[in-house]
This record gives sequence, structure tokens and C-alpha cells, in this order.
Amino acid sequence: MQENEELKKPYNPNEHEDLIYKKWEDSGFFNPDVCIEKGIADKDADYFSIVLPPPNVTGTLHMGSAFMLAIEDTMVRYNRMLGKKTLWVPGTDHAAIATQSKVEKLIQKEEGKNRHDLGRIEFLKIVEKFAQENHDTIVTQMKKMGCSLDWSREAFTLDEKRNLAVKTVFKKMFDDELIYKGHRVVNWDPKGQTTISDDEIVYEERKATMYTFKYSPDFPIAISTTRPETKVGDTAVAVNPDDTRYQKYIGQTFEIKDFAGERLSIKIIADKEVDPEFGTGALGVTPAHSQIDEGIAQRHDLPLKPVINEYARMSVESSLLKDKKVTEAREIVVGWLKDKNLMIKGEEVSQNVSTAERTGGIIEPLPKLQWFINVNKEFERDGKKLTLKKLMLGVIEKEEINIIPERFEKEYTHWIENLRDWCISRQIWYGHQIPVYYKGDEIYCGLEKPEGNDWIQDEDTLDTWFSSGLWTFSTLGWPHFAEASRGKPGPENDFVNYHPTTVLETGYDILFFWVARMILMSTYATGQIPFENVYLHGLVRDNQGKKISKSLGNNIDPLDMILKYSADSVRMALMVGTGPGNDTKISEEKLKAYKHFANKIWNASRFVLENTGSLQTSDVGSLTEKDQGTIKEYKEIVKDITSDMESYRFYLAADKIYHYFWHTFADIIIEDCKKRIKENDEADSVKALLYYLLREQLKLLHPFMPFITEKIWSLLPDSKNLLMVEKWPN
RNA sequence: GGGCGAUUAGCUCAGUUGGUAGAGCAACCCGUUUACACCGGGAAGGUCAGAGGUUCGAGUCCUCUAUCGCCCACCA
Repeated sequence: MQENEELKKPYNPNEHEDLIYKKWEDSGFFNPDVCIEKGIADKDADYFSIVLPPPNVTGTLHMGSAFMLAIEDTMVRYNRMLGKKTLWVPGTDHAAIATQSKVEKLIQKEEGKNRHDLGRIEFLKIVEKFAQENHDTIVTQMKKMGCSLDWSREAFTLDEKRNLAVKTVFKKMFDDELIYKGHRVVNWDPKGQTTISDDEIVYEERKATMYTFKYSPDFPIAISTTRPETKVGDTAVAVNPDDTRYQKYIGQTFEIKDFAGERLSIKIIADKEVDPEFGTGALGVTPAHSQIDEGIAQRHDLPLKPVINEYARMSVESSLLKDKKVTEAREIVVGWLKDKNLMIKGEEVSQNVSTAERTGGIIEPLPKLQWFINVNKEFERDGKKLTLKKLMLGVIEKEEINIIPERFEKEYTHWIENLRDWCISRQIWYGHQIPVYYKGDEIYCGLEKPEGNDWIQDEDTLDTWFSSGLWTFSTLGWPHFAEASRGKPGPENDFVNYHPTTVLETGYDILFFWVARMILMSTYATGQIPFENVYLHGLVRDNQGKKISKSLGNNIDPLDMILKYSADSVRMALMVGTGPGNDTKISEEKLKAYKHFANKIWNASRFVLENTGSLQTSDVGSLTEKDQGTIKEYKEIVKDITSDMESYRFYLAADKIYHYFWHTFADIIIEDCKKRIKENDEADSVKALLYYLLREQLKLLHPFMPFITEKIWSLLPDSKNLLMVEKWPN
């Protein structure tokens, strides 16, 4: 047969995949407006919408991204085949500090310059070029994976539309006094020269020495610390109110004339947070350089005494310590204590050191004037008193949002309950500049710079998660939308047509960073939940179970794997058997297994088409009783698979269709039909059965293995439309 | 310190609501006038981490223990 000439050759995915993707793109069916226009989706049909978690433009896609894309594209294709108005919005994330610090490292290495050598405008040009290059690679990678994203709606977290959304939300929060500027001890990253939020800290376990000493010979209480250099900033010693050893000193103030060249005034206070069992049971309070101590200081009205500056150097007058790096200062203070016979002991302990996630810098808690989102402040909404925290908790408690797997709901709730105010200002250049303007003592927050020449905009930029928190609605046209346009097609009406989104699919590792913040931002700014379901996937590990990373040298590039095994095989290898919230191991054996499966599909299709000739539609009614029974059994499988798809059990659905195709259809049904063909027995029934089962299974397989199924579909004598817009069987 | 997950064949893992233990890879035997050797058939391999409990019935539910892993807190 002429039309099946292509099937005679072995399946070569590289030859077909790009061409098939082009066909899909040209069809316009990635865009729901086109689907409605062409009658693929009814204009009154349900919608299925999902935003792509925007990959960071810091780099290119890894196996974890491929996993995410496979799951999401499977969902999207399935729902499109159900006839829903299906929208998957693509985009990328500027990733603020991550991108900036990466570019800073690059120019330091290549040109020996830092960002200040270049200036804000010049530096940003380089960052933007870097971002653009990565963006382009990422887009290519997503197309290679077969993602049916609506490229006409592509967004970037730092483009103009998203900037408008950011400014609008900021102003709303500012006016509601949920955003405030405050002087507080923040996490300062001396390496990145910026504040970071609590969530951007990673703890590294290191060995340290815990020193126990007295401030002066006549000071009555010994204290312990791993950071003696900060002790020049102490203004109190806190003890537990019930600790009988120290009760007599509570309320007294001791003047210490010389502590490593500094004068200290130490008040003895009682605070129940102090653990009498730990160390000496007394805590030296350093209000300026510890967030816990800051809290104690506030309760007891203690003065703040900053002794470390932004460069992690000592800012005290003591000639011993002035301008010394904290690590040097530590040695100096230890030496001084030993000299003066004040050191009682030093023992080795392991402790968690706070480091900045993106730069690796050791965090120095410092008092700084910064912008915060107040998560505990009450505000009115529809006559009810709310806080952002309550808003975030409520939607999970009331089950407006369903998290899959369920166990993460507990983790989410626990995290919110312990949430502190979110520091959103960053001293970096790449990001959304804070929409606040100053003129003398005047302060103005607004979308545009106010009239008059003397207004100066706040130099800081926003935490990247501020803009990604708006992602579900900033990508759908908010704040520009009109309720009256519901049901009318076109991107300008997306917010009313597609929000709340149906599902958010992302890694469990960013549940707090991102998912929680989207819930906060969306419920606050739009009054709508951002999504109805959250599907969390796990990490992709290597076949030894190790986390995949460039530094470990076990990095697997999805593009290499696609080239070697096909995009369909990569997708299947990632999907089969990996339930939500579970990590998966990827190995070449697994990829090979699904490459074999693709080959199986190709060859079985060849066999069927060679034997069914120009048969077009299967007249299932004329089948023998036995063959009708086979189809009945098959339909049970379809029902089962559909129910798995509906319940987000893609890992099971993929496995079931794989097994049915190979071990029932190919191994049993085809083998049986071979005999019947040879004996020329019930030829019409055999043909109809084979053609029907092949054609139907291509539909089931399509969301998982879109390329090969679309290719074979195009070779069927009766394929008129693209398989991607065929109806899912029932 | 608090929380969560995992423990099933040599290896990697499935097993959705409790109903006679499954797949892939590896190893073993047989098969190539063939849709496919990127294959087919067959056989082998498991007191489902351990102990106790609920049940007519437990890999699945409950309790405890052990080992491994992750997250959160951060004891100064």
C-alpha cells in the first residue's frame, strides 16, 4: 500500500518529531480560541486551564523540568481530547537574585568586573541578554518535549504586563497597610549584598566551637556562644525566670569597662524562652545580630547595638576589632578572653550555619530598614476581619483547594501557622523596582511616578516570589478584564474565562516558596483561589537514588535522551509508576524499555495496516461473538484508564495502557488473529477488530506518547483531523 | 526537638477503595520460511523490614520497634 510505505522502515523518532510538532503548531489547536472557532471545543464547554510553572532563565531545562512537562502535557492533551476549552499558558521566570548572581559570577570570571563597575543600566543589559538566550533554549526544549503550550499567550515574570500586575498588587497592599517599611533584623547576605527571605536560607552543618566564658572577672554569670565576636554587641543576659541560680541578679545592670576593647552595659533579665538546661542556662542577648535576641530585646525594651556591617566586618570602635572580618574578630576575641583568663571552656559542636541559597554567602543577621508584608495584620474583606495568614489557611481548611497527594496539606498548614512577616525588598537590580517614590519626607506609592521633578523611586527591587505569586492571574490579563466579557473568546477575556485555573502542577520542593504565595496573592488581590487542585510531583534522581546535579556529575540532559530514545520514551520513562509526591529514578535501562515500546507500537501498527488494507471504519456490529467479547473487555480497560486520568493517577493509566497494548493486544490478540488470517477464517471480523483496537488505542496513548501516535494516526486511511483533537474514547 | 515518607523477586519499582502476590531489567531453557530479536513462548525467583492487633480474610487498616531518606524549627 502506497500510504503505508513509511511504516515499512523502522521507526526513527528524530525524523518525525520536529515535523509533527510543526503540524500541531500550524494547526493552531494549542490555542483554545482556535479550537472553539473550528468546532473542536464547544464555546459552552467546561474549561481546563493550567499555567506552566515558569522555568528560571538562569539556565536550561533539566530532567526535573522534563518530568514536570511530561505530566502537564499529558493532563492538557487528555483534557483537550475531552473537548474542554483547554489552555496551557507558557512563560519564564526572571528569577531575580538567582539570575543576577549568576551573571555577576560570569562577568567576574570573564572580565574581572563587578556590577558597580558597569552601572545599573549597563549591567541590566547584560542580564537581559543572558536571560533571553536561556529563554530561547528553554522554549526549544519544551517544543522538543512535545508540549502543547499556547505560545500566543507566552508571558515573562518581568515583562510590562506582569509589571503592571505587580505594581497594582503592591499598591493595594500598601493602601491596606499590609505592606510596611520597618527597621528590623533581617537575613543579610554579605556576598550578594542583599536581604533574603527566611525561605531562601539553606542550612549547612558545620563544625564549630562553643565557647563558655565571662564578660569580666567580676561578672557573676558565664555564657556560651559559637560567635564570640558578636558578644561586643550584647546588651543583656537572659535567664529563665524559674532558674534559682540566677534569680538574685535579675534586674541588675553591670557595666563592663573593657570587653575586647568595647564598653558593655549588661542588664540581667528573665525570659521564659531561655532553656535553663542549655549551656550555663544563661543567654547573652545580642539584639542587633540575632532574630531571636531581637524578639527578647523588644519584650524587655533593650537597646540595639549593631557591631557588624554589610560587609560582615566589625563596625565597633575597639582598636582590636575595628574593620576586622567576623571570622578574624572571632579569633581575636577568643584570644583576648584566654589572655584575660575569662575563657572557661571551648567544646567542638556541630551546628547549622545559615547560608544564602543563591550565592552561598553566610547569612549575617543585621538591623535594616526594609519592606515587609505583614501576615498577621487584620484587614476588612466583605465585612469580615481577616489576616493574610487566615486567608491562606482558610482555603485549605474549607477544601476549596485540593492538594494531591493529601499529606502535603498538613505540611502546608504547619508552615503557614509558623509564618513570619515576609521581607520583600532586595538590594539587587534585576527585578521589579518597588513602586514607591520619595520627595524629602513625602512618600508616594503608585503605578506611575508622580508629577514633579524631585520624586525619586525606591532603588530596591522585589523578591522574585512576589511576581511569581501573581502568576495564575497576571498571565490571564489581570488587572484588565471585564466580567461582562465572560464566554467571549480572546486573550483579553482570559481572566473571566480561565481563572481560577483548574490545576497547578509543580514540584513539592516549592510548595512553600510558590504555591503558598500564589494562594496568598490570588485570594487577596482577586478574591479567587488561584487553582482548584495542586498536583505535586517529586524529584528526579539518578539510578542510584542521588539527586541529579551538575556538581555531582550525574546530570542527564533531557535533550540528549530525546535524541537517543525519543521524546515519547522520555515521557513514558518519567511517568510510568511515579505517583504524585514520589521521587523517581531515571536510568538508561528504563528509557530503553520505552523506546522498545515505541518500536512495538510502530510494528504492531504496520502489521494491522498491512492486513486491514483500505478498511476505513470498523463495523464493530458485524464482529463475531468472540471478537465482540474482546472489544467489551477492552472497553473495561478504557473505563478503568479514564477513571485513573480523572483522578490524576497518570502513573497507573500509563502503565495500564502499556500493558494492554503489549501483552494483550500484541501478544494475544494479534497472535490469535495471525492464525485466523492464515486459515482465512472470519476475515472481516478479524480486520475490523484489529483496526478498531489499533485506532482506539492510539487515542489512549496519545496524551502520553503524542509524537508516535500522531504519526501513525496520519497513516490511517480514515484520519481526517489531527489525533491531538480527536475525542477521548468512552 | 516537631512532622512526613520509604522498607514487596538479584536490581529498579508498581500494587487506587482490605478479597488467591505483579512488571521492567538481569540470570535460565526453548523458538527465527517473522509486524517486531528493540521479538515470542516457558520455567525459576517473595514467611510483602520485624512484632503485635482488628477482620471470615491484611502488602493494603491500627499500635509499637528497627533501618534509610526528606522537610520544618534552630540551643544561644
